[in-house]
Amino acid sequence: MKDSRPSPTLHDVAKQSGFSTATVSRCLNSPKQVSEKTREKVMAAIEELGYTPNFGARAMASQRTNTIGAIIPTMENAIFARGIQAFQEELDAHGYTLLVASSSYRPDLEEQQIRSLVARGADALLLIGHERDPAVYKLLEAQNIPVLVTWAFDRTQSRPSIGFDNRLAMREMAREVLRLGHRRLALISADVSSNDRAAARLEGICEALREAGLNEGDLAVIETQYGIETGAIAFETLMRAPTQPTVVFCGNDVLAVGALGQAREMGFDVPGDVSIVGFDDIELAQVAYPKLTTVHVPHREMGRHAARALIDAVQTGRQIESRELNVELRLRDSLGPVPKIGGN
Amino acid sequence: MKDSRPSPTLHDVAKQSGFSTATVSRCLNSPKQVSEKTREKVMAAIEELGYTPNFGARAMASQRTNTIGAIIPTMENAIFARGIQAFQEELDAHGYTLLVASSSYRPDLEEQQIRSLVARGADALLLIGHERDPAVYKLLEAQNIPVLVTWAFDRTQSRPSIGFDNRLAMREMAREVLRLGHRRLALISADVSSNDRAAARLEGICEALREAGLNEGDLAVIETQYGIETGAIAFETLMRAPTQPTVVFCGNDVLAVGALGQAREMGFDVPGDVSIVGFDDIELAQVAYPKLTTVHVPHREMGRHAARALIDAVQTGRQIESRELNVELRLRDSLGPVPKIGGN
DNA sequence: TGTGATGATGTAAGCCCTTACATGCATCAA
DNA sequence: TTGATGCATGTAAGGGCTTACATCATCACA
Repeated sequence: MKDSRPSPTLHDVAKQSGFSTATVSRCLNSPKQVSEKTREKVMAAIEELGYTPNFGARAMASQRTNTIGAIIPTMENAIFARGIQAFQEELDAHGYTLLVASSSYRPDLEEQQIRSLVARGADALLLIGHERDPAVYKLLEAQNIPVLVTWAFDRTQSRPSIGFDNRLAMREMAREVLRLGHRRLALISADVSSNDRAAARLEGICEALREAGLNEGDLAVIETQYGIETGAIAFETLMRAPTQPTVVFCGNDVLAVGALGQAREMGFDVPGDVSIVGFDDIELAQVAYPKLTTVHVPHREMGRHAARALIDAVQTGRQIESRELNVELRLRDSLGPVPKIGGN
Repeated sequence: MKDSRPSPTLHDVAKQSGFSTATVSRCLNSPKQVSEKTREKVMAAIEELGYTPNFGARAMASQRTNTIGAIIPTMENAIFARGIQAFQEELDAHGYTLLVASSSYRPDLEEQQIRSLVARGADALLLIGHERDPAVYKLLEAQNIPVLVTWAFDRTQSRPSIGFDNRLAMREMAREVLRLGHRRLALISADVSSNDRAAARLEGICEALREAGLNEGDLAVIETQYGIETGAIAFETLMRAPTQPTVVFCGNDVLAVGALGQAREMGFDVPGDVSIVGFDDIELAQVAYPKLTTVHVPHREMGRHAARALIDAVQTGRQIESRELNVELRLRDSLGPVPKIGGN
């Protein structure tokens, strides 16, 4: 019901200061066009009334918002935090504002968020991963909104993306693991059907397996949500299975840290009894005990590039150029050679 | 430059479907008022054109946004993540949308974000901690926007808040620490002058110290930013000082995990050589090694209550009632009795 | 057949801004 | 003195939507 002494408008400021709304508007948007005296008076009036311009009206009148939207799967863990932070900083530096929404890894929610951001006038959008309903892309195209996919790079996709090749990255890790003699592998992954990055990582492992002449069936896979707790549970399941793996790949570092904790809980030595590897190299990976072997992703760099690309697209109207970022294995302590005496 | 085939408007949908804009609008906002046949045609037109209502225009015309804003200090660590997530879920359930911004712990940025959210039409605002320029509160009041402070509860403040008493919580922890015989204490904290929660926690320790007849000077304090890495650095500084502490309080769990990692790095046994305690009890605390003794904060509960309170305020126009939440010590493994043989 | 109620739809005002264009005024060169 | 110039300011249109009010067709009932 909100009784609303309504908030002051441009009009109020104009009356209060004795100028026209145009002049007041100019004070805010192009101060150089206004004489200093006038500006002072207007500013005083603004201050006094506690005036804040109405974003919607402004957007409507000027046809731009200087706002860029991003939809990330979750804010609950650190996976996206650093990249988004860098993204935001870069946007800020160029006078743009970031609007974030999180989709909880649910495509339907994501679509809703996309619509919402578009409705709010986002000049451009940052999305995670390629996979989504084509209708969404069509909508965005119809609205002429530049879109950039990140956290993934896939040369088979035509859409612009800035990121890394999840498949190749994980394949490299898998090769290293196989080189160390591991043959009983397991993976704790996000739901592969709704997460193209997870699917690509799985595929990377399978490829390495095939290269080594091994059977894909040798890879035990558990799909679960991302979380420390869920990582722990999945790890326990894996280790209680009749055939224990000697190495557990984790879809990301958060899962890996959960697995690590559970290993300790169950009395397994890592990497003595079982190796655990992660993906992302978030801060956590280095303070985990033992330090986590993982795939380093240049989050901040990705965020920065993404911001620049999107701003450029908004300002010039040109197509965004895709860009692949390099990823590196960080061999730390949680991965070791295959244990001499198999469990089970 | 954005060449812009402009996005379809209500008007376009009206033309396409052969009805008036009013009818189309009604289809969207109160479908019951429209005959089924009409609705179907209109919906088809909407689908075909890929129409999405313009949020700004809608907000302007209807004078409400069903949007609630929140400004948190950072998204980079998990401290606020869980509470905000719960906040968001509860808002969603009531048909409200959350707009989040992060201030990087900088008051000037926070003020800017507040203005931005207000301009975007936020019906209400969630803020962290009481302390900020009175002018900000005045502005919000002038705009008639309900504000709720969280992550803090301070009965000396008149403003509504839902949270816990940071001072009492930390005092309790400090009492426990003192009970265990520790006398050389240290604290790794956020900047006390710009963070009222941090200040309150420090004050809590000091109070316990005084109760025990000890000197406040016995507490070594390092102020730093929140981060795993910064926690590690601060811990190292502390342990390299001429007088080593036997226990290190950390302003939050993130700092504590950093300290824990650094302790391991430096070869200290925790809690054999030195104890470390945190604050917040984020997921991380339980997988850290050793498990972190910390103060448990009911993040999700706080988020939920905050959402309900704010929605209620928006809908009824009534004042929000403050509410204090309980906090508990979680005694785990990282805190032990004072070591027999003091260092140095 | 006329009357009134009911329900579906249309008309148009107004929400708050920006900006193209118009106006007014001081200044300055000729 | 006059006309041209340039700066400061004002006027008013229009951007996309909601909604109070007006209109109109239909139908039940007397």
